[in-house]
Amino acid sequence: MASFYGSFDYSVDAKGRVNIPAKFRKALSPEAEDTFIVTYGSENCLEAYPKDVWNKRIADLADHLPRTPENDKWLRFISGTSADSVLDVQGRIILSATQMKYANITKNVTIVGNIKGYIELWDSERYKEYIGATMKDFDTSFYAVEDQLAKMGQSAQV
Amino acid sequence: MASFYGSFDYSVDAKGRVNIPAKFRKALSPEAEDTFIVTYGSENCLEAYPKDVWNKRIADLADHLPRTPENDKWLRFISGTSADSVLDVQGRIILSATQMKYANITKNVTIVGNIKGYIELWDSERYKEYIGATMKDFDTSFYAVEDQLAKMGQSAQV
DNA sequence: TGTTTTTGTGGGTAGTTGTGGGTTAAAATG
DNA sequence: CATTTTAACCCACAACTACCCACAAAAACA
Repeated sequence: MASFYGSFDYSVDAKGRVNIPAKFRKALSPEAEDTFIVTYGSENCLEAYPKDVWNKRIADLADHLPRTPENDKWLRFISGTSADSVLDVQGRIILSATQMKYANITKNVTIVGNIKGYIELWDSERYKEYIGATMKDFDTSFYAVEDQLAKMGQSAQV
Repeated sequence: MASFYGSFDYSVDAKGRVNIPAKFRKALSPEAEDTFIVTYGSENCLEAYPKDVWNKRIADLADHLPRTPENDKWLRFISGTSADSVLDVQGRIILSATQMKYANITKNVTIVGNIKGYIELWDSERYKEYIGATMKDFDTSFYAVEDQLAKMGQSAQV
């Protein structure tokens, strides 16, 4: 699985097109077929999964997620709000008006790589604020995470 | 099995015809023979199964569902209220007056894809309310699902 | 530093998609 | 059997989208 690092700023044009960082495009596996599935993420950001990563995730959901009303509701929600988008020749994907509204995206988008193999799309202004706020608590969360890792035991430490 | 993603808005005309999203039509397998079986779904929505998916479902029901009075009742009900509809040249299916009444459909329909291989038909207004209500609990259920996946073990973690 | 290649952004156009209506064939009704 | 109603099929058109090309800015290279 490919990991994505870093954050990059782009603009959305009138047609809802957003460029995907060349670095990320190069990291895509052939099985991704130049396709991303865009879905709602936490903190009102959008998540975009390479197709292969998404399929694996779906398979896990189908196999392991117990059938409860809550989980069914969740699946229905995700199905209805996600959209697959193929990269155009220039390496862009398309965001729907609904998705842009959800993430408060108007003009500028910050694309953030995630170690777990997907990328996040934020309204640039919102991301700046978010990362600024997170920065303040950095030392606290840093040791909090290290502490959890230590408790997990050996294999968790890289 | 093909998964369907996203939601799309259409209108029903005087003859009860509803367009099926081109995206979904393209995702149909040849075995579906351009036919959908429309049946009652939960939350007063309608479900439409591609013929091949429906047949598989029926086979599973026949094979695995125990014969109890309740199940018989259910099967009888489903048999009687379902209807198959073939796509016309423009890619539309027909809804009966009864079906439209069940789902409170009058003019505008939202067609919602489902990962499990079928699609849902909602009255647009009702869907908007439903999805709005679900949205409120989004972050909560987001982490609830991730939590379950993590606990399920290894393969669930991308 | 000058030159070439890659990357990000914008816009035009042809083909596809969604919507409506008309016409003919089949079924239901009296 | 005649008449009315219903449903299937076909065609037409407006709106939209995917695809294409163009160009400027940035990066890589010599």
